[in-house]
Amino acid sequence: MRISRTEDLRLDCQYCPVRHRAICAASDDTEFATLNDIKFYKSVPAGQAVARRGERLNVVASIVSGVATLSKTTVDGRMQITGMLLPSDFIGRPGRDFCEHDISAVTDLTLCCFRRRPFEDLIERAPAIRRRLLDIAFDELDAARHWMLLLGCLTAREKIVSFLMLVLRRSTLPEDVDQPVQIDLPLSREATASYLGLTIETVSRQMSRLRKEGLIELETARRVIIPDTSRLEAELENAD
Amino acid sequence: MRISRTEDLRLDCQYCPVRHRAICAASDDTEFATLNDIKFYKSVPAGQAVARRGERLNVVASIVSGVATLSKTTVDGRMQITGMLLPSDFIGRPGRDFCEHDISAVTDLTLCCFRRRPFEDLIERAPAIRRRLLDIAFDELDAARHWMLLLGCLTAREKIVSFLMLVLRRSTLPEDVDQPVQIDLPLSREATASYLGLTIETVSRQMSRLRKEGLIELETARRVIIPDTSRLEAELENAD
DNA sequence: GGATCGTCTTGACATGGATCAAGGCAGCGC
DNA sequence: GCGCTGCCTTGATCCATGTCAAGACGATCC
Repeated sequence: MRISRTEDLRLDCQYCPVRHRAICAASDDTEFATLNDIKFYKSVPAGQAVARRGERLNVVASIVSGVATLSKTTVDGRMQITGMLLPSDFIGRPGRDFCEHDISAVTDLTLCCFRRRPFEDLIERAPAIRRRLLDIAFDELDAARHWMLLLGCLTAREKIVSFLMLVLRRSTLPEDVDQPVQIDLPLSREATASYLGLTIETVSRQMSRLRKEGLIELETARRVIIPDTSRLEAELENAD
Repeated sequence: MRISRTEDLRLDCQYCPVRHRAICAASDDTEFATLNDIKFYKSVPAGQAVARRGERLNVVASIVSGVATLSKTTVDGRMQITGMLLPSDFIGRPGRDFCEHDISAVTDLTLCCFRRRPFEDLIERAPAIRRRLLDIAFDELDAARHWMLLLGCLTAREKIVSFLMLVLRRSTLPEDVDQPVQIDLPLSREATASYLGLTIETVSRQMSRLRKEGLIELETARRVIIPDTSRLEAELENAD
């Protein structure tokens, strides 16, 4: 990741949209002030790599806005997306100076970055940040293992429904639970396929099938309306 | 996990076989003495559950000897093993009082346990243990994501070879690299299948096929001889 | 409007791995 | 030894999903 401080919009953390969910969430005033002080923003345009596997990575960051993916690729080109990163998610690993994954910006991305060394020093002194980091790591671990269940055991249909429910959960939910909900899929069919361990054609077919069965409506390929959330969720009664 | 201190074999940590790899690995003398002081051992016989998903879990532990699995099961009985735990591996999650997985003893197990609360207090005061814990969490996360690549992209054959190589890496290796190596598979065919997202029959067939091709020999179903490690590894040239 | 390009959908067909079924083998108790 | 039990292997068949191919749709540019 080539971090330049060119765009030095030093937005105050106080107004940050991920203030209460990101690595800084549990910080007290002092820690928070320090973070505010050493952070810098970085924009990455859609489609561009944030970092590549094996590359040096001397920052850690929170996603402020946009969507990114973590992925691994075999030498003959098969790709697995191992994580979908949404606002408030954390990127990078303290204590490790190279990158284990390809990290790609799916949409335009705003990152809240910290140079790794100062951040590593900080977590020694800042118990709330440190605890939050440990919690994030274990949460990610649980999520990754849960995804292993999906990849290893679920049918294509169940995978698609799980994905829709995941996007639903992480969307800003409207007031009324029993109203039709509209969600925008953050990933293309290709990325979705890779995330779910399927092919693009299977994703497309299963989406069409859910549409024909009235479980979803497709306003466009990427915009899904779920007329009845509970009915869709019921599709997972055997899985999960 | 029902922890009783009945068997109070307070083996000194100094002689512990996982002393230099487990959570205690990087501790200085003071931290180490504290760990030694609050630890207690627990045996779990093969086949028994260490903890069940959703259950309260008020200890964390290191595996001293034996093999355990982490797994998740769908309501209709499909199971995915999400982790194979070998000596020095860590069990439990500080800051979380219930268990996210089924944890099962595959063989007789010796655990080095710490009650969770005192351990949580300790990591606030003991920087080396805390750093080691964070490192363990991130290592597990990398491993889990790597396994996602296996589950999502690899063929049955590649999965089996990956598994064999994994066991090989974690075995106590003999001196000479180019000699035939003998490994004992820690998991039954059934558990292996679940770990790899396959069926027991497919595992069996692929093992037989590797045998027929001379890549492995099967002394028994669970004891594998690898005549030429590099030739087996070459099977993964496209994967991984 | 028409051409172009990327993304998505759909259809026809192929196949890897699942499923179903039978039997082998090793350990153990009697 | 003999029968039982659990685990593993092998064969026959099936099917969910992959592969290959064609075309639809929508955005963008002229």
